[in-house]
Amino acid sequence: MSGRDRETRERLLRAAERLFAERGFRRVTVRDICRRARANVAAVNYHFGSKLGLYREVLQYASDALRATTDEARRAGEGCAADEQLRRFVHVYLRRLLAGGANGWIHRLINQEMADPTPALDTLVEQALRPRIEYLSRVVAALLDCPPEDPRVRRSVASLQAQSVAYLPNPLAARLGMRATTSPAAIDEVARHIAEFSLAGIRAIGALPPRP
Amino acid sequence: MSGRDRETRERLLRAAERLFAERGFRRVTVRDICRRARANVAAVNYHFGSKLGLYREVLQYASDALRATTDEARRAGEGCAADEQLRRFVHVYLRRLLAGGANGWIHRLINQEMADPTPALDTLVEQALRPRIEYLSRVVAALLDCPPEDPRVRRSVASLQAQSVAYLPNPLAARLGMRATTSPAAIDEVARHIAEFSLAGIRAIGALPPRP
DNA sequence: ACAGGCATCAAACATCTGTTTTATACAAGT
DNA sequence: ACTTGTATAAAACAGATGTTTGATGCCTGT
Repeated sequence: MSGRDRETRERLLRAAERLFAERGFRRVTVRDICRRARANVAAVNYHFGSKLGLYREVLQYASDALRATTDEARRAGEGCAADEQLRRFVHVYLRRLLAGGANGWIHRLINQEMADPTPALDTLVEQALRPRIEYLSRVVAALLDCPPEDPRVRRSVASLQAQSVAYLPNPLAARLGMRATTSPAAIDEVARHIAEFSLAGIRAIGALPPRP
Repeated sequence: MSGRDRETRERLLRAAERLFAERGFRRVTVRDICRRARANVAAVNYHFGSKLGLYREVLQYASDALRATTDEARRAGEGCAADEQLRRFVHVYLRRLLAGGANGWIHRLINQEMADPTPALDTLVEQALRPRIEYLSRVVAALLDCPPEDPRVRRSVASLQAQSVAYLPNPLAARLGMRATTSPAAIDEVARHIAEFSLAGIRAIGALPPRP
């Protein structure tokens, strides 16, 4: 295997990461990727078998990164009380979610896959999403002092997750005149909002009478 | 104009509503619509000029319905305190959002348009989404006792909106083993969760020191 | 030096999709 | 009865898109 082949293979991966993260699997064409990677149209099929093969490889990388994010967030909260664990989880997650740097594409890609799934969703769910949700459920269950299977836990985790992804730049927010959250200071503020908002929410849910 | 033409026009609209709401504009083909409506492939272009023309007509109807939902929610809270206004807003919205009846497609369609916009997004934003957000902002601003332009208001409204749409049936939730929220009792419970969770969150945000 | 394997490329292919065309059938008005 | 306008139908068209093909050139091992 020569050096040149690896090169265009890498170029294809770099181009695919950005494009898939921006527009999702369906709205990116093989020709888009090859144009950006300065490669021939046949290159994708040669190196990855198919467009989906290339996508799977890119998504696998992102899935591993999401797992790493979860693990980092978990470590950041080790030994803390549950409310502090939640704060740090949100903080770590949002910093990675909204970061514009070299790894900024990773969580955008995962969000695209969740919004408009491909056959590759299942492995993503099992490898990265489910562990993440299970950890979050344990933290919330500790706050509510109830088993993780309690419907109030499920709903609170849903509230948490939904709030986080709402801050990804999207056309609707742009149309409503909101500017993207990218600076570290703004990200910290949003993380604080979500954490404190949700902590208070969870406590209120825990104090609620079971059924009015 | 004979009676028969109006008939297939209506059939096309009925078919388009369901399909667009299920899969969004891009993932529905003209042939899908015509097959379901038992009409010829050329029927869409004949009656509506183009696929986008048909979509615009369907979306306009949905946009009007969303406005009506906002107005109903507003009326439901008239004369109440701000926290009760928020509770009723969430309740009315979720009942319409998750209702499986003949109008169940409406809010699903709007969600599709927000997730994957078409050229028709702008009118939807101006006619239905902006009034809705402005009302919600006023309610939240009253709770926080601050002007509606305060960033804490914007973020709280985002939290509220994000939580609500999270309960639409989606492939990810299905993959995670959550069953859809469709029964009136379950909808009421979710609405209560979102309202109480968010009210506590908003109060906590209001009590927070401006910058730590 | 040469033969084999491999990456690259231009072109073509097959399919899908929105749209247009052309012809036909039917209803209404004169 | 004849003309006219309109809805429907089958077919074709044009462009996009994922994939395949066959040729070409380059590197490597012998």
